[in-house]
Formats: sequence, C-alpha cells, structure tokens
Amino acid sequence: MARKKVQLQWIMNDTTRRTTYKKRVKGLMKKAKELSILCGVEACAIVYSPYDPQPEVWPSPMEVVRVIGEFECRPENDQTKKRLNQENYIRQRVAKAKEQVVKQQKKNRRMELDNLMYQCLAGGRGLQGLNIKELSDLMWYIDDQLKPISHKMEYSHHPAPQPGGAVALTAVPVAQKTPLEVALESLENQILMDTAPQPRDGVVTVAHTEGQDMMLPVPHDNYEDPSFWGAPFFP
Amino acid sequence: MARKKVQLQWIMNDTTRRTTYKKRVKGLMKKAKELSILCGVEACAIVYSPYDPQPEVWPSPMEVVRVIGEFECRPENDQTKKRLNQENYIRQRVAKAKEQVVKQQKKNRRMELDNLMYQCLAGGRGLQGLNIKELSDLMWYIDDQLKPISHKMEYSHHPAPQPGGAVALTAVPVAQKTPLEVALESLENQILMDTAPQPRDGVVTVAHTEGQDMMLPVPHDNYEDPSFWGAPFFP
DNA sequence: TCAACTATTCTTAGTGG
DNA sequence: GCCACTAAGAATAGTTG
Repeated sequence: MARKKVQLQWIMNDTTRRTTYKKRVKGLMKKAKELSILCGVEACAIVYSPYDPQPEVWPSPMEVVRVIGEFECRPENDQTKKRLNQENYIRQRVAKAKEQVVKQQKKNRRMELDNLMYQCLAGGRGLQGLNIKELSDLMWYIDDQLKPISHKMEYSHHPAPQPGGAVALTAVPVAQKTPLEVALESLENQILMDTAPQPRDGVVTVAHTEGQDMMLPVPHDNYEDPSFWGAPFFP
Repeated sequence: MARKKVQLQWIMNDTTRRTTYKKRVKGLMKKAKELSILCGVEACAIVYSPYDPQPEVWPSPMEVVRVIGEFECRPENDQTKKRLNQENYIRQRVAKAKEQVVKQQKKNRRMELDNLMYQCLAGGRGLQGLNIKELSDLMWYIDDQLKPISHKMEYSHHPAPQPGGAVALTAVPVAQKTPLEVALESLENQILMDTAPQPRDGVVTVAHTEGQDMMLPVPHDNYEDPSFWGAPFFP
C-alpha cells in the first residue's frame, strides 16, 4: 500500500498481480515466523498459486505436515461445540497429554537431525569433500530443521507453568547423548566456521581441539539459540 | 512495532505476550485473506496457542482441511530437473537422508502415541472408568493416529523401490519395545474391540491373547517401512 | 483483562533501471 | 522478468482509561 489505498479485490493486471503475490507471500511468511517466535506458538501457512508449481509453505514442508497432523487430530475442528460437555472433557484430557508429548517430540527431533547429519556426512565424501556451496545448502537445510526447536527453546525460558497437577510421565525411554552426537555437534560447528565470512552478532563460534572428544565451550543448549541459526539464512 | 524496535525473540512477559499474540494473529489472518483475494490464490493458516483451546485458523476449519488435503496429495517435488549438477547432487543426498529420518520420525510418532495413551489412562480414571462415549472419542483419536499405518498396509504390497545403494545407517539408538508398550498396545486393541461398531476399512484390528505378551499380527518393523509412511506425507 | 489511542516501525504499491 | 528505491498506508508496542 503506497501512494494509493488498494482495494480489496482481485487484481486484474497479470504482472501486477504476480508482483504483489510475491511480495505479499514473503510478508505473510515473515509474519507467521514472527508470531511463532514472539509468542512461542506453533503455526503453519500454506499458499497455492498458479505461479509456483509447489505451494509456498512455512515453516517447512516437514513441519507443515506435522502441524497439519495435529490439526487433523483435533476432531473439534468444527467449533460448533464449545460447550464443556462429556465429549469435550475427554478431548481436553487428550490435549493436555499431548502437551507432554511435545516435549518428547522435540527431543526426538534433535535425534532426527543428528541422524540426518550423520547420513549426510558418513554417506558422502565427508565434510572435507564438500565445497562452500554444498556446505551452504546443508546449512540451509539444517537451519530449516532447527527452526521449530529454536522456537521451542525460546518458549522454554519462562518458569514452565506446567499445567497444574499433570505429572510428566515418561513412558518412552529417552536416548542419552552419545559420543557420536557430540562429534556431530562439532561438525556442525565446523560448517559454521568454514562458511561464515566473519563472526556475526549472535553467532556462537567455537574452538575445537583435536581428537574424538571435542569439547564444546558453550552448553549444548546454545545450539538451539534462535539468533544462532535463524538470522543468516532466514532474515 | 511502535516506539521501539522489537527483538525477534520470545516475549518473556506473560501479559505482553498474550496481547501481542492476539494482535498479531488477527493481523496474520487479515494478511492471509488479503493475499487470497488480491491474487486469487488459495491459502490457509493455522496457529496453535496456549491461549485458545481451539487453533486459530483461516479461512475456516472446513477450508483448511480441504487445502491441507491438496497439499498432502501434491504429486512430487520438481522431478523435472533431472540434471545431476552440483547443486542437485547435494540436494539429492539431503533428500535421501530425509527419507531415513522419516523412518525414525514415524517410529517416534508411535512412541508418542503410546505415551499419549499412557497419559490418558494412567493420568485419569483408567480404561475401566471410561464410559462408552469417552471410549468412542478416544477411539476416534487413536484411529486418526493409526491412519497412516493403515495406508502403509495398503502400500506394503508393492516391491518397495528403495533408492539404490542407500545404506540405512542408524546413528540414533532406537528404543526397544518395552513391556509397557506391549501393554499399551493391548489397551488400544481393547478400545478398538470395545467400541468399534464394525471393522472399518484401513483400520488394523488385532486379536489379543491374555497376559502381558500380546502379539501384533504384523511385524513391528513394518512401521518403519518407508514405502509405507513415505508416500502420503512426503510426496 | 480489555479496548482505544497514538507514535513509531513495517509493509508494500508504484516507479525506474 | 528481476532488482532497488521510496513514500503512502498499514500494523502494532506501549500507553492510558
């Protein structure tokens, strides 16, 4: 909107419409990202258009599928029934339990990422064999994977209100951090160091010693600092 | 953003965060609507929050489901580009790794479901305490969770093309099936048997023996068959 | 908690290269 | 078609009742 108040109606001119589309999709995705981060909520957006073969999505196809899954699992989509009847009671219990599940889910996500890294590195030429371009691509992907985690971590700053009375039962055994994981972390850092032109604000750079047992100077949790992963690739 | 540039990070203050959430959700939905109208495209947005029992959606729950359906049915990523250039090479590696990740993801999904079940049952009145209505609701939910599994059963007929040469490296320790999991499965089965009016298409029904060691008629590993999980969600 | 009100930043329509 | 630029208009953080 500039120099003229735009009417809320279909834009006749083809090129104008296409241009507007690109600008506004970008804007919409940015808004979604901001909302998600600022308020610590899950969100997803999908836009189909004749302009792209693939739909425009946020945060990522994978996350979208997950968020969609949650949405579809909530039978109460038809908000016709808001009354707290028998039916809703059980739904609320389910929702509450789901909350607990999310925690495990996030943990699992990290494991998946680690696994992915391993696949990429062990399955190919290794880190050394990758050029800057490839590293950048990989970095891009990793960042994409980490986005949701980042959000979660930002959310986790607060004193964890933890819905009253709900005991965090962990029925699923949680895998411990393995040496492999530690090694992978160092590799991730190396990628950052290899590709980052100069240390930027908010980017955590680390030194590493030689050998298998590299030490991370920052707590593991720092990987999930959003300012670390988010900025360079998704401004 | 007014009177101060806001930092893109989780808002610590509860009331501020809630206020911002309400404002921004409204803004986001408006943007989605405008984009859709101005450019004549389909779009949908979903936002979960601790503030609303129901997710915030646009344009409407029904439309969202429809748009989502299209998204999940989308044929294939741009397979058009067959050229195996530098850029695509890395992307293919990533995609391949992603496939592996999906397996773990789906495994996790099952664990989450089990965990959820446990939450519901252990945290509440237990299965016995539930009435038919509640069981029905729970059944619905579980069925929803199991849908992808059902698909897999249909898919598992074909020879599973399995991308050549990809070695399934498993860097992440996979949790073993615990007695608890077995028990939970039996509970699921029981609910299925107690409430299902008739066996529905795609729903895996199982017989169960008494005691702790119940057997699933299909091998557990089948859950991890990529051809099963992969297709519907990651076309 | 909520709604109304700005001051300020952000978004983007229109333009030109 | 793509960028970069700019100013009009929209969104919203912080404040007030």
